[in-house]
This record gives sequence, C-alpha cells and structure tokens, in this order.
Amino acid sequence: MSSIKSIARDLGVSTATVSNALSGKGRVSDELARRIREHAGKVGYHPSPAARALKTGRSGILGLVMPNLTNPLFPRLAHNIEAAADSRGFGVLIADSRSDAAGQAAAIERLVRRGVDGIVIVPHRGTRVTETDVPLAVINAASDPANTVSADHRQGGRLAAGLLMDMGHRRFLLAGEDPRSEVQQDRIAGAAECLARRGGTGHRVCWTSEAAPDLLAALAGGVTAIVTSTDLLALKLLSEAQTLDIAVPGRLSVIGFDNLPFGEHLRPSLSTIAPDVPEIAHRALSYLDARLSGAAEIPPPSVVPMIAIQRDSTGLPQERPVTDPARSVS
Amino acid sequence: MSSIKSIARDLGVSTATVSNALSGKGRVSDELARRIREHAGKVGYHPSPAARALKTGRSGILGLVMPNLTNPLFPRLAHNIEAAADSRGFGVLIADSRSDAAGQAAAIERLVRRGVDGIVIVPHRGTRVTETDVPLAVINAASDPANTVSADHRQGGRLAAGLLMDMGHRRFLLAGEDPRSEVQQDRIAGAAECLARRGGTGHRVCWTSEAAPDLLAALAGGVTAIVTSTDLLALKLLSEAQTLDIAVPGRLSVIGFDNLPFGEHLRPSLSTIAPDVPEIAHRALSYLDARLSGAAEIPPPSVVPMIAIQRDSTGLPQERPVTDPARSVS
DNA sequence: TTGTAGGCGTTATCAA
DNA sequence: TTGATAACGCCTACAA
Repeated sequence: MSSIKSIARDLGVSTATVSNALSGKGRVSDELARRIREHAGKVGYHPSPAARALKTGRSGILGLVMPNLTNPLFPRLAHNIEAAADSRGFGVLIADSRSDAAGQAAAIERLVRRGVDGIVIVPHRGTRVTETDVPLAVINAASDPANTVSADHRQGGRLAAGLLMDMGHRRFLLAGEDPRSEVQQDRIAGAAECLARRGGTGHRVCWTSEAAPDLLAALAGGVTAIVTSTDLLALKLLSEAQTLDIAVPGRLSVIGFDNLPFGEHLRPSLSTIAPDVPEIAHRALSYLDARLSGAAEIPPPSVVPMIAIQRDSTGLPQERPVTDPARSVS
Repeated sequence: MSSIKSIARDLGVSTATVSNALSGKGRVSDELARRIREHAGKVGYHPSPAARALKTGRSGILGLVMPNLTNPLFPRLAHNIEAAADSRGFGVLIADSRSDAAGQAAAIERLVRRGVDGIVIVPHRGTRVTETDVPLAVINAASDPANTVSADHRQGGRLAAGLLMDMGHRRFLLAGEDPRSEVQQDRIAGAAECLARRGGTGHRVCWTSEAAPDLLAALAGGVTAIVTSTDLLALKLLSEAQTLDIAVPGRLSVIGFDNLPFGEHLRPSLSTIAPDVPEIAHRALSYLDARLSGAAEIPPPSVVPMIAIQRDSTGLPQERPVTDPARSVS
C-alpha cells in the first residue's frame, strides 16, 4: 500500500510536508503541494483509517443499536442514519440488542470496544439506556427522559384522531399492541387527548398483542373508526374486517402508524401516520456531531412532527352525514 | 485510557510481557500472568482496535452492502450477518447502494477505504459486482456467476409449485414483479420446471410491477393457484382477491416468497417459501473467514434450500377432488 | 522467563 | 516553506 512515507520518498520530501500538503493544514508552497497531490492521486494513495484513528483518537465510526434488527422500522432508519452519517464522514456499525435489556447493554459495550465515536440507539421497550464513555443519541419517545430525538408520537396520535374527526367520525376504538412501549403509549394518549378536546362521543382503548380486538362488539357499540398504534395491528384488523365482511372504509375506517412498506400494497391501501425518518436521522447526527466536535451548544432534545398519509382505509362514516368539524367542537 | 504500557508501568514489568500474558502467546510464568490479568481486569483494560489494526493490518470489520436498505429482506439478513460476524469476532459496517450500479460501486469503495477486511454484498438487480482489494461474499442467485452463497431460488420455485400440486392444483399462474431480478427469474423458472415435470395442465407467466394481474381472467382460464415471486406481490393479489370476493384459499390458492414479517398477520395468513437466512449468513461468513485466514480450501459457491411455510392462503382446490400426488405424475 | 527495541501510518511540534 | 522527530498502542523478533 502507498503511504505518506512512500510518497515522501518518491518525491524526496519529508512525510510532514506530504501530510501538510494533503490535509491543507500546514503551509506548503502551491507548487510543491500540487506535485504531491498529483503523485498521491497517481499511486492511489488513501490514508490508513487505523493509523489516523490511533493518532487522533477518533475512528470516524458511529454505532447503531436497534432493539431487534427485524424491527420493521429498522430498514428505513438504517437507511437514513447511514446517509446522514456518510454525509458527515462517518461510517455506521450495527449492533443488535437481541430483544432484551442485557443484550442492549452488551451491544453498546461491543460497539464501544470497537472504538466507535458515538452511538445512535433505539432503546428496547421499557429499558433505560445505560451510560457510556461515548455520546449517545437516543431515539425513543418524548416521554422517555433520556430521549434525544424522536417522532412526536403524541402529536401523531392527535393527527390520526383529528383527521378522522374531520371526516365526521365520533366513536373510536384506540387499539395498542404493547402497553410497555412508550411509543405506543404516546400515540394512544395523543389520540385520546384529541378526542377529549374535540368532543368525541366516547372511545374505548384496548391493548392486545395476540388476537385482534372484537370488531363486531366495537361496531355494535357504535364505533366507526379505529386508531391502531402500529401498521401491523392495522393490518390484522383490516384482514379481520375483510373476513367478517365489514366494508373498509365504508363501515369502518382504520389508520395505523409507521408507514410500513406493505401498507401501500394492501387493498384498500392503508392510511397511516408516518415518522419523518430523514429528519430524525438528521437531528440524531447533528446531536452527535455537536457533542463530538465539542460544540458550545448541544441541540436540546427534540421531537419531530409526524406526517399523515391518507390512503384508502379511511373515509367518511356511513351512518351519519358529514358534520362540520368547526361545529362539532363541544 | 489504560494501555499495555500503563499496565507494564504499574506492575514494573515490560510491555512485551504484558502483551504476552494477555494474549497467551509468549511464555510467561503462571504467577506473573495471573497478576497481569488481574490488574488488567481491575483497571478495565481493553486493547485499542486502532492500534491493533495498524499493527496487524486487519480491522476486524466486515462491510454489508445492500441494494437498498429499505429492501424488505435487509432486516433479517442484517440480523443474521451481524450475529454470525459477531460470533467470529467481526463487526459489521453497513453501506447502501442507493439502488443503482454506480451507488453500489461507491458503497464498496467507501467500505474499502474504511478498512474493512471483507464484504458481504447483495448485488443490485442485474449488476455485476466490481472486483476489489478485499474478499467479497456475494449473496444473489445460483444463476449469477459471481454468486458465493444464496437461497436455492429454483428449488424454492419447485417447492412452491410442488406443494400446490400435492394439494391437487393443476392450472397455475406464475407471477413475477421484475424480470431483471435473477432471484425472481430463478423462482419462476423453478416453478415452471416442476409443473412441466409433473404434468401440470398448463400455466401462464406474467411479469407485472405495477398493477396486479387480471385475476378474473386467470380464474376464467381455470387457474386455481398462483405462485408469486415475492410476498409483496402475493399481498397485492390477496387484497385484490378480497375486493373481488374471490375466496382464498377456497377458490384460489396463493403462495409467496421471502416470509416477510407481515405475512403472518394477514387473514388469511400467507403461505410462503422462506430463505434459510441464518444458514446463508453462516456460509457467507465461513467463506470470508476462510479467505481471510488464508485457509487452504475456500468453500465453493453453494445454494441453501428454501423452506416451505404453509399457512392459510393455500388449500385444496375447490373444483376437483384431491388427486393422489403419486398418480398425478403424468 | 522476561526485557529491549523497532515499526505499523498519521499527525503535530519544533527547528532549521 | 520545509524537515527531523516524537508520539498514538500494539505486536513481535531478538537479546538478555
């Protein structure tokens, strides 16, 4: 491999000069700098990351820890984190929490041992992130005190409910999957908050990880719309509705969260509340970057608004006429 | 940070002795070795990856290149590659091909620059992987000459068709999404091969990336079963069938590929042909490991059998009685 | 069995 | 403007 030293030898100059010419730091005459750069290009010189890391104490690598890499959100997040990291000159090393708190601690440990400069972590449900030697950007939910940046799940919940109320829905079922998830809690809470504020005529909340909620009972209770805490649960409900011959969105509107890839392939396609993942990735990286470069001001924890994607699983309620949203505020 | 040097100083021994004691290579008296290890533990010593990489020329890091990190297969592959890599002491750096050949070359380049020891790559559809300085494990399809290890997509295709023939189906629609994909080509070809061999009474192949195939026309043509090249397409068809009130699996059986996460949440749940991802990851890593450790024999390219997962979207054809599979071989 | 010393490729300090 | 030199932390002949 060609090194700074071999270039120095080839050109009969010192390594320091080569280093300066290539990095543009020290003063080197334009003419010599040009010759050095040219030669470096010719021999295909690339600095050794190991040597640089050893000298500078920085690896230029960030870690990404996910609760479970088969988490459906992982691909999009990985995609955006990688892009954001790359544009700042960082590489991304992945690690899997293996779905438990111990695994999460181990994953962080492994990354730190590998010399990452910082870590982006999506913590496992219901865990507190353990402190480390390197800066940590936590992507979770506003209600997690350790949170660095996240989607505004609560606002997302309001958005989902609000959008359905705008269409005229008044009786809701709010369906979550796992009550230990702060993310899902916030989403359901946001929806409930919107209903309370705008005078929905009552709603039920149910948490169910296995079976789908009893749709027929819900319909009998006058429910015309369901807000689910994730697209996967929405999928379950949509399928259930179709086998029960409940028309969607005619008889029942359903909305999910996360904008998982299958949503647009469903028939009816799934309306959903999508996290602004590029923005989240951007902020997580800005945060780490600020901490790593010793910036005077570190970005404070922040939440990123979610985005409504209306597709075909939501529509006007059949039973009653569309009411003017303005009038319906009790 | 504690280093080999600081430990040597603390204990009044030489750095070489510490290094030997910790690595167990050179001869060090048991007693001294014990003291050194104990002290190392106490001060929380961990070797510097940068220094070790600089000295040994190996980073202990592998790259993982995907055509697009939002590819639905990515999570499971990343999960298993990371696990397999970790158990061999490697970390995994991700890179995104940004969905084109140029991006793919750039991704490889970036990883090599970062000093990875080897790369696992899932090539972009229809591209040939460019040669590099580091060993490359290619995960694609047997029909790609550069392939290192892959699922046996062709056998998977036979499996899908065979399983449906066992149930008594005879007329098939084989539906693919992208004919440029070697993977999908192999799957469809495998299914066709099985039908030809076992005397299906004819089948149509269609390639469609946007609209779903015309189900009514297919049914009119006597089709009772559809083999799709991916679960996403199967999902589209299932949804389509439900809106057209075509009973699945009563009137029509549908099977997909890849065992994507949503499949089990559908109603009816989706039968699928699943790649044995843990085994594929294992072999990809064995291959790289062999090449990196200069092993005498490098594992030859190999294909890993796919696994049938029968759920509820496949069943006996309605029209005709179940025929004995043995008798049905023409 | 233990210690000395050199070097991996960079960066940075200080002289020239 | 340029060069000599010393680290960074580790490994490994080779010498004691």
